[in-house]
Order: sequence, then structure tokens, then C-alpha cells
Amino acid sequence: MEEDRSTRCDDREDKVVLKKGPWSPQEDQKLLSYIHQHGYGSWASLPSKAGLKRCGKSCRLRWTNYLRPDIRRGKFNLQEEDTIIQLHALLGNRWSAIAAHLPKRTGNEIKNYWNTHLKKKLIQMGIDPMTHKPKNHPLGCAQPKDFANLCHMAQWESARLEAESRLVRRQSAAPPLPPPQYFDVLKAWENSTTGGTLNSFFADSNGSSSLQSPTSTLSFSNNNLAQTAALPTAFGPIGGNLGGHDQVIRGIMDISVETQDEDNVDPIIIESLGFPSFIADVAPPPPPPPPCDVVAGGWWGSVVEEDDEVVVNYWGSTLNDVAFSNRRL
DNA sequence: AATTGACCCAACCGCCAGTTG
DNA sequence: GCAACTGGCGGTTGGGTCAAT
Repeated sequence: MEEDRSTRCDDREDKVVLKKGPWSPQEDQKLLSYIHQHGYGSWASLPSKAGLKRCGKSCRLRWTNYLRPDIRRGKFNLQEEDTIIQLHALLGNRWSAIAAHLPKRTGNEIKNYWNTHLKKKLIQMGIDPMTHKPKNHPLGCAQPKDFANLCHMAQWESARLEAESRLVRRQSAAPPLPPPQYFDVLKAWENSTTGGTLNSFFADSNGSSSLQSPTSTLSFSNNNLAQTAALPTAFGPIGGNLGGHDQVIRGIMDISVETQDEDNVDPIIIESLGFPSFIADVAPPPPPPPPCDVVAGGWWGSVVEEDDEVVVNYWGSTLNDVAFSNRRL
């Protein structure tokens, strides 16, 4: 492939001197009118065609973070804050994945907001913004396997979302991206809260599953299903108290309905939870945890014994929030 | 009014994965 | 299989703004 060398941002001897720094209104106008007429098929060749002395990378950034018409600027509302915090707990610093659940917000904007506002907010609440655990939480040393499974699902879906959006971008460069596909787990969740049943999501225990997004080539293998099916069992300790999965799920549904007031996240919930390390699969493995005296079931078991509703409430709220944000896309 | 420091955010940088020849 | 290239992402920075002194 022949590269238009003048469009690279790297320093080169044969380069055209490229402008850096803030964009002028004239440059914005040039970029906008070019994209309006031709779309943005190739960022590498766009600057020269549009008459801009910028590298393609800079043009792409300007477009995606500022000029795109579907960007909402201004303060984040409580619902958005809530969603960001909870998605960060699930996905870590994967801003683009988080942005996929926040319509009209860019990853860069969310990243900035996290670094300048939300991080401090959590710290003030006594929560470690990276692990989402209360600092010095006595139970913070164990991570339940089932939580890891749920986390794994979230990450898996996130990766799928990214792959699909990449595919779509390649298939049609100029037209705006379609709304991201549902987090399948959340889709089932949402379905269940609006008349469907979550049981149908878990119904097929034979290993086949209808969980497949229209564009995804991924399907649930037996192994994947085993992990997926861990969701109901993730509530096993509670199920033991409540008497089976159905009841557990119904309980979760009820709570999720109660948490429809998405502006209301009780900090006590977060504090009492001692969030598990959701990002454990993404980040390098943490140092071995110090020995701790928790009952069988570790973090989960302990918290459940003390306050099982709080745990369910958190997940109800988290999943509900993501589903809510998807509904608005 | 001048200075200082904190805060905010647009833009840049470096890295990585995927694609192409 | 390899090198060159592109697009995308997360981390970081620099300059503008604002409040406190």
C-alpha cells in the first residue's frame, strides 16, 4: 500500500510542515465541509484533499472528539455519572467501551470527566477509584469466582462490541455508526424487566443458546454457556437463603425495578459492598492477597451473609443502568 | 490590581492490533 | 512471513480560566 507520507504525524525529513495545537474555526470549517461532502473514508489522505496542514490523526481526533454532530457537550448529569462509575467498575479504563453505553459522549470526554471529577468523588467517599473497593475494607482480599465470571462476560461483550463497531466502520466509512449492539446479558435483562423472562435467557441447559447478536459471528459454545450460566449460580449463596434460582432472579428483578431512580445511588451501598476487582482479567494480576479470615465463599459469602440485598441491589442497578442507556440509543 | 495555584479540557504522544502488498 | 502502514485507544500534557490570597 502506498502511504501518503505527508499525512503521518511522525517527524520525517521529507515531511510537509504540519500544524499542531488548537484548531482554528477556519480549519474546523474545512474539515466539516470536506466530511460533509465526501465522508471520512481515509484519514490519511483527508488532510491534503481537504486542504488542511494537519496529520490525518489530528483530523480524526478533532472530528471524533469535537466536530461530530452527534456529540452532546456540557455537564454530565447524575444518571451519566452513575453509569460511568458502574461501567468503570465493570470495564476499567476502557473509555471507548464505556462511551458505547453513553449516547452522545466521547471516550475522551468521559476519560477527562473521570480524571477530574469522578475519581475525586470516589476518593472522598473513601473508595479506591481503581478497584472500586472501599479503602481498608476488611473483606477486600477475596474475589468470588462467580463475580469473576460475570466480569468475564462483561469484558467479553465489550470486546465483541468493539469488534463489531470496527467491522461496521470498515463496511461503511462515511455514514454514522449504528447504535451499538446490546450487551446480550443486558438485553435479556432488559427483556425480562419489560415483559420477557430472564429464565428464557438461561433456559437452554443443553448447551445451545440463542444468544447471538444479529451481526456477531460469535456464539455461545458449551464452555461459554457454562460461564454464562454462572450468573444464576453467582447468586447461589443468596439462592440458598431464598430458595432457588427463580426466586433469586425474581428478587433481582424486583430490586432492579426499585432502582429505576438512577439519580439515586446510595453511597452506603458502594461503601458496604467492597467492590470486587472487576478488572482483574484485564489488568495484570494483582499481588497475592494477604491471608484473610473470611467465611467460605470469600468476599461474596461474607457480604452476602451480612447484606445480601446490597449485593443484588448493586447488580440490579448496574445492569439496569446499562440497559437503560441502551434503550435511549 | 497582581500573583499564585488549582482546575479543566482539547490535543498530542506512544503504543498496539489489524491490514495490505 | 515480513515490513510498512493505518486506525484506534489510553495516558499525558500544556495552556486557558477562575478563584483565593
